[in-house]
Amino acid sequence: MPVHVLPRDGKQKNTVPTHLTVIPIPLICINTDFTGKAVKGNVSWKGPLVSLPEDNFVIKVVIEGKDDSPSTSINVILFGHLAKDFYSAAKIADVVVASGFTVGKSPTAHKDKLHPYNLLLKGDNAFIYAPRPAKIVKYTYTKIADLKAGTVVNVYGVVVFFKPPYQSRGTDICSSVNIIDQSNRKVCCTIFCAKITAHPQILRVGDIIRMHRLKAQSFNGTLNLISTAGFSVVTFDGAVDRPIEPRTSCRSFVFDEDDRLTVEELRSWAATNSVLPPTQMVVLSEVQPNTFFDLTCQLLAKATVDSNCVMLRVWDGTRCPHKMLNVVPDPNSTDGPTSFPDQQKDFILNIFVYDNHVQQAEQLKPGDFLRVYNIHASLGSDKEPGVRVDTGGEGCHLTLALHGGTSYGKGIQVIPETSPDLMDMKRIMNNIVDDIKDSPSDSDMLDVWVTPPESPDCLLQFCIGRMCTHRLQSVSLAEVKQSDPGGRHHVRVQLKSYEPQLLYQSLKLHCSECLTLQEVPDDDAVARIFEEALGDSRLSSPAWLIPIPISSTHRSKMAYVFRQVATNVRSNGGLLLRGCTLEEACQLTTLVTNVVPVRESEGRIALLDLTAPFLFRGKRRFYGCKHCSNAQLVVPQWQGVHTINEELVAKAFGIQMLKYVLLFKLELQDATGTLDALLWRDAETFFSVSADDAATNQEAQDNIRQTMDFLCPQEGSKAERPWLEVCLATYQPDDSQNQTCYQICDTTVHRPA
DNA sequence: GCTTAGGGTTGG
Repeated sequence: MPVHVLPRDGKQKNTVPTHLTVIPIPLICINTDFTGKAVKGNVSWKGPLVSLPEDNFVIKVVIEGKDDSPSTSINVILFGHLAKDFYSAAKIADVVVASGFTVGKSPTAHKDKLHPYNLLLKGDNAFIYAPRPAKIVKYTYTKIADLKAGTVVNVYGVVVFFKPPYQSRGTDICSSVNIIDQSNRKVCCTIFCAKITAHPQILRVGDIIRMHRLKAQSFNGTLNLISTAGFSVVTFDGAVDRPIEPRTSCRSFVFDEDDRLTVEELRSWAATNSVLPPTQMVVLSEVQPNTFFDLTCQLLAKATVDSNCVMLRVWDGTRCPHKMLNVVPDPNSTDGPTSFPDQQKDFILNIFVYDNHVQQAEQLKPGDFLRVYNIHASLGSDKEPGVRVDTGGEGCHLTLALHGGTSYGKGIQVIPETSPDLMDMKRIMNNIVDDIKDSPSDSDMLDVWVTPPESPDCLLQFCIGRMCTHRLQSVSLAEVKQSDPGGRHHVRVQLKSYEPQLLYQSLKLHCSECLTLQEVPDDDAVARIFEEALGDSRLSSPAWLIPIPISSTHRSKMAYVFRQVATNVRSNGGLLLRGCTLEEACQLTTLVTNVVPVRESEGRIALLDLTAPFLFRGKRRFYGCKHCSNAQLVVPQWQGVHTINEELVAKAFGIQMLKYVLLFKLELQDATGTLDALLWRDAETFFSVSADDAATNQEAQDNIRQTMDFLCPQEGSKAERPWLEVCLATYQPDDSQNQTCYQICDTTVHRPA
């Protein structure tokens, strides 16, 4: 094969075979023998592979030398299998070396302003040295029985014991995991990483784990494994029938067919060889006194008891048969509701969390799904520190405690809401909530008039909560109105009404430079701009498409007709589009990633008026600020760029890009009155929807609609208005000295999966 | 750059 491949990553990166002498591209001329000579440069443009009759191929590329003089870029035409191999082996920006070429007159020199001659690579003497594609890293895994002290290894195993991550006495977070594999040996692994996200995401004993770069060392006569620099980990559900979904925070990791097989083998080996210890997982209805157990549950509220103890109020949808302490937490130190509907009370248990676990417990939010490991269920003591206890006249109660320390894997983990492990529990919880809704008791009705009721919806189906970290007591809206601007308040409110009712009107464009908000231009306005740009050009010439090359200086002057260029353009990044309607442009966006609409102005190509999007990327449209842009169509300089995105385009053309934002005015109410608050800066957090998505994506729009319908049920709906815990910021806008404005911040609406 | 932990409870 005439395409010789050089390693991309090794020291030979720029090696030219010793028998060749590299000559500068400007020295290329005709009537000269270039035997033993080579040309070196990077690929700045690569045309499509053109298939010819009789299994022949041709490809045209541009190679750019290092100097800046205009004649350093030269067209290179490759024929036959050389063309085919080069097409798949080399990409833009690769450094290549060509030899054995002949020199011809470049027929396109007057148009493309490149080198007056071109290089023709054809026949057995022609060579082009291209780099080998990035080496695919293949990891090897050591069986546990084969571990040797002092070696750094990669391992696979089944988790038989683990400690969820906890703060060590040093600088890192520590987690422990013990694994076994088919070699039937167990090994203890200790992982130190500063970031919690780099730790294994183990959800239960039996999970499959893969770890890279662990060092085997001897301690007390036994080998163990400890994380080293570059440690990485992926975990998988251990159940045979579940899909193999890697749990990792690592953005790029290798997972191939062999890995899939390894996971499957470990799963079935563990399933058939009873290698796992009996589960400690128990539901609340099965809790026995004087035992230790693991619990999967949802956090409803939490209350600080003292500096060494936090009480978690949880449920798992089952009823605990034992008599519990009736704890009345102090509302001032409670996060989440302090009272619950009578029918739900039976399901709620309190877990006292001590010492080193307090810090972690404080990070938890009502609504979180948790796994609490090694809870101690004990009978007895009526005395809990710092909380008022109603013993109901009897002495023996069940107390649940997560004691200090990490022995037996004691700890708390938040379980991803989408985890399949939660499905059954969530279904049971939903049934309970539905039952409660269907049979409101008199006492609940009474409660409505005394204190705002805790809607079960609010706790389970839509858990609304503040995400801010500051701790403030809830205040009334009347108190907020009396306060000085510039502060933050937590309020407990209902949503009385909101604007705009038509959701698409809430979508605006914001300029981060001049800070103005603008309406999103409607299609009619944009279509008119396209029509104006069309002018008479349509009658005289076809719609021209001008590919935006990724890495070339002079290519944009080349024009192609649609069909010829569509595939080429897709691989090159984008195109400039002239002479078509908005509708046609939209059709084209399904074929080409980046479409920049342009017009002809005094014989030159220019950008459209900025009322129209300056860029179409699929369904997404990007607009520029008319005040802050200095828009000019120039030949973009994108050396070495592999993907063109909106930022690159905006920067190249001097456009100050506008960002989509959502803007609502919410009328909040509580017993003391109403207050208008803006939902804007943190609207994306509030809805868990990006404004970009809301601009293009029906699902995102539906999400917003559903959230609004829930918070503020439509006329005729039986649903009650839920109470919300909201964080409000008060401020004085720059342009008005006397007016105080309110904005909702750091508040989110959690919705069910 | 080095250390952290090194499973195995019974309590507030």
